[in-house]
Amino acid sequence: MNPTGISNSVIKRLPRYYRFLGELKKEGLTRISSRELSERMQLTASQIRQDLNCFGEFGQQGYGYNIELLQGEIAKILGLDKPQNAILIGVGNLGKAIAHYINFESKGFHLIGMFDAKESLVGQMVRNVPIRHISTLDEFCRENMPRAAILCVPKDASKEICEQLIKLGVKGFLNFSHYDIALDHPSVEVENIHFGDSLMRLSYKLSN
Amino acid sequence: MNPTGISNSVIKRLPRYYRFLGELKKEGLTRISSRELSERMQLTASQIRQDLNCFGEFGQQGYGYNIELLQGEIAKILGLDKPQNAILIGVGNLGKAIAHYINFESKGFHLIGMFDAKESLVGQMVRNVPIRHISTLDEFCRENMPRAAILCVPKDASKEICEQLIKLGVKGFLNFSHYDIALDHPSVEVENIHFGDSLMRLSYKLSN
DNA sequence: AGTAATCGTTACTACTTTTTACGTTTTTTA
DNA sequence: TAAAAAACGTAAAAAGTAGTAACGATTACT
Repeated sequence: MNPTGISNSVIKRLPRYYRFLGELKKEGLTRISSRELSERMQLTASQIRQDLNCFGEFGQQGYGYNIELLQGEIAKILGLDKPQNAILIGVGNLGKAIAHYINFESKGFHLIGMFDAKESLVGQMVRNVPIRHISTLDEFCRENMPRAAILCVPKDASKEICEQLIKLGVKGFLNFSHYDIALDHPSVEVENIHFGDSLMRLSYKLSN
Repeated sequence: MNPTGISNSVIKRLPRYYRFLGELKKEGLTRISSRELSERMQLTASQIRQDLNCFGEFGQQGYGYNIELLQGEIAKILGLDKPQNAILIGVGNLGKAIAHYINFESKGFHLIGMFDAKESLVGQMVRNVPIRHISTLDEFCRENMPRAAILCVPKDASKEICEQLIKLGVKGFLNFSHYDIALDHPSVEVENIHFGDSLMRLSYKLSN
């Protein structure tokens, strides 16, 4: 159980619920029972009911859940209805791909700036967001107060930049670097994505 | 506990041990005790000893662990010493960035081919690996027998391609799509990376 | 030779997650 | 309209997992 009183396993499942409900909506359905949803998602019906019950009463006895309404509630729970400003640090191959590939708007964030140390990148636009020089980070943050940062810089640079960002008020990181932000800064929210570790685990599973 | 008898929490920690040992080596150290390592990694010494003990006896009483040797053993456990052939499907922004960004060789894989449906990409080289047309996938796989696939295609396409690949002998996936491979194909090994879900969870944490 | 350090391993404790079960409400059907 | 079926919300039980502590055995150091 984490500070909010909701267990991490529940939180992990939330985006998946959100996605599945989106698909049901696309199929033109309007209502679904926990049992039907459980069959589609390969979970138990009671787990779904219990998960949702952490946040409120969104269903109706004898009827089930209204899909549109439930998805909206989950969107609210996830905070998708109130996008927060985010910046991306490190516009190399990965950073650029992330910026191109991910639709931040539909996932609770609004990308307002990208930063890199490489002069030649400065001024380029990615999805209408300009790349700025890392030396302008302080000024930019004081003016725009980004709440989250997507960290796509090499490990050596991450610790320093990370601390700078935290001082500037950044509260959350999507961390692609191998620097352990959460250990050094327990008050900050972090989601790690480590391709390398995932690959090694896959290698392990394929070797045993 | 999974089929191999080793708990997932242990497996999750292995790549991190591997990385930390690499750093210690870089620092010029040759030996370390579980207590010292535990301080660096912010775990308990007994957890480290217990984790390693799942795979063998790599330390020595009164001495500790030889860093080089231990890292080598973990590399073996992870299968990094025997790289497996892998292909990458979907060379859009993300796929291309992954190919550029990730050093597959040091993570247990050898990237032998990339595939896309877009004719204009065919023939391009990324890190000395050519992009081929998706229509040549069958032939290529029968000749080269890739063991793993990195799936960077949109959700709609993933189910079909995935089933094709499994028929062709692919045993493991690094899955960036939202298709639930593991549910439909329990015998296949999957590591999921869902940026969108990670972002939504970050949004949740920042909103509560 | 004695003391300190440190591993391997077992047993324990605590925690987390999931499932079951049931009362209540709503919908459907006869 | 009344009874039966469907389905939720929720509390309590069960199952499963993970982490910690403790200790004998071995090695290194003084």
